[in-house]
Amino acid sequence: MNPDALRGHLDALLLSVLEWEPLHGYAIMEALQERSGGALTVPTGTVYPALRRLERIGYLSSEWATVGGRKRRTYRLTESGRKHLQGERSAWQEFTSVIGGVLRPEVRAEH
Amino acid sequence: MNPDALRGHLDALLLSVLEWEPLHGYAIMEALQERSGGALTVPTGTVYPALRRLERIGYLSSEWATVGGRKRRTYRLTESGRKHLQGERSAWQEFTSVIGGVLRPEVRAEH
DNA sequence: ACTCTATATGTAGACTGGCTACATGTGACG
DNA sequence: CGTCACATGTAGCCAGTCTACATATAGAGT
Repeated sequence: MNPDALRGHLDALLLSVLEWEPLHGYAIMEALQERSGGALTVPTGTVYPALRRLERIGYLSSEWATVGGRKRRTYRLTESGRKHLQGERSAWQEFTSVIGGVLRPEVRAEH
Repeated sequence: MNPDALRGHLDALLLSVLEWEPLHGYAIMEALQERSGGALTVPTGTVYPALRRLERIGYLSSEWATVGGRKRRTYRLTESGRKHLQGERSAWQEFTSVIGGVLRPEVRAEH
């Protein structure tokens, strides 16, 4: 998929993946891959900075854990993030409806 | 609407508006505004460079006309552009299906 | 006359967010 | 030992959109 198209929708994807369970960065990348049926491969250089940004804003909180000798930073959705996810979802609805409406091949009415 | 979200979809919008009739830049802006129900206000600094880019690629061709003392550069879809529009349309379908699939609030199965 | 609005096209430069490429380290398996 | 999967992170690039500006005509209103 055209990587450009992701612009402005990545935050929503990340928050959405974290809606039901806290996950660490690597697991988030896997979850995106899996939940998109393999269509979405978001590189580390995209995910990690984005997670930090979302934490800075206050939509996520994180804590370190060590599992099997490996360090993980696990992110969880804050209340503020949960609210924002709702907003992102309705923004997505509006976005697809607007663009889709313009894009839809219109059958010209006879006149 | 978040202007960032337009990224990577503007070409499709422009080609789509030109599908059935050639239009000049200003009319294209109006058409986008109207066909989106007022949600889309694409500024001149976005539209004009984009049209030139699409012409350079070969998806559009243009010619000058003078109507009522005003000069217009009218753009029309080329065959190549028409084909590309098909591709953009299916790309849009896939895009919305992939992102929408990840974004959709999933009701967790009991287990 | 003058002003304002709509019509019409265009460019320079800033901004920004996702991507490429790289750096670093552990554990497991052969 | 080498290689792969796991795991996190940053510097700098890049392309496309936006802001702000420049220019010009026509028509309506005062």
